[in-house]
Amino acid sequence: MPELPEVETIRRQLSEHLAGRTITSTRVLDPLLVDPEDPADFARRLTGRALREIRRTGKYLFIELDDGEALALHLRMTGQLLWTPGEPDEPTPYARAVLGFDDGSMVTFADPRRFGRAWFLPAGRAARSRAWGRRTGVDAMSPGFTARSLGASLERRTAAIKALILDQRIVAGVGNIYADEALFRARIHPRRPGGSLTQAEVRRLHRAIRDRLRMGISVGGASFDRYRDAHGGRGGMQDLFLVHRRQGEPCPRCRTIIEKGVVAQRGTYWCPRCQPLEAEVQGEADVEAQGEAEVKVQAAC
DNA sequence: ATTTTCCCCTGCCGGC
DNA sequence: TGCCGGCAGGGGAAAA
Repeated sequence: MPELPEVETIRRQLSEHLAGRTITSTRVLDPLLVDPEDPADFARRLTGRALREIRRTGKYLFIELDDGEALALHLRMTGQLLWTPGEPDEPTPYARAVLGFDDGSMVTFADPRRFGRAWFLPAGRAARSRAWGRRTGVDAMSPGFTARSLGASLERRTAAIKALILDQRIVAGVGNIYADEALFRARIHPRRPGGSLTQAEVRRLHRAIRDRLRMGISVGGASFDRYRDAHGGRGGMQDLFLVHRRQGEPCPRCRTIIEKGVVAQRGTYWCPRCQPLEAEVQGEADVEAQGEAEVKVQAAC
């Protein structure tokens, strides 16, 4: 469920509370959470350790420990990390693990679908990159993610552009929501072959990905369903969706009815007029007109 | 190497 | 009301 903006929101909140804290207790309630070790060993290695900082790459959180080791977390579809100043008033539904800290505060990993995972990472960059370098590419909000690097990754690829920007090795952090929203902003049909994008389209897409993710972060993520931040609060991005989950409604830019289909095995939403399947040769005048229309849409919101 | 399919889990919603 | 199929913001393994 949580994509880059949701994970970043949680990271910031947990950082506020946990910087410099020490883990005083570790309870693993669901052994499936811990991969690949046994829960008792996992708990033993964490308990008593001081936290340095909490980092994020793509949708992974890395809680750095005092000696260079780290706790890695991935929330997958329905995972939540809930911070409470003390013991929760009532048992947290679907709790899978609970960390206690030296100030009495706690963090509960709750997750009804149980897809989320936690890993204890050994110290050392080599070990770290062995485990993660293959799977996760450049973070979408880092300076290393550029239009040029994106274009290089798309060259000669035949898969749908949406499948490619969902590939965490190409760009880390984009999920189903922000993929739809970014492709709409860039006026690119989600089924276009990645290698068919023009340079201008790649630049638009890069800019659109950054733009939508930044907006998602600024409003605390999208909470149309289960996502909650570390305080149990909701984000506001669901009210700013342009096409995602809006099939049958008018496109905010041209009023054509938004369509829904399946691309890359995921529910996908797009405007059939603004996002044509054929690469579009459009003049500067059209681009300007589009910019103005978007300004109006923003103002309406 | 790349692309596609299947699978992991549980909850929820709409249709019959 | 109750059952059933389909779908859900994730990603990894295996197959094509």
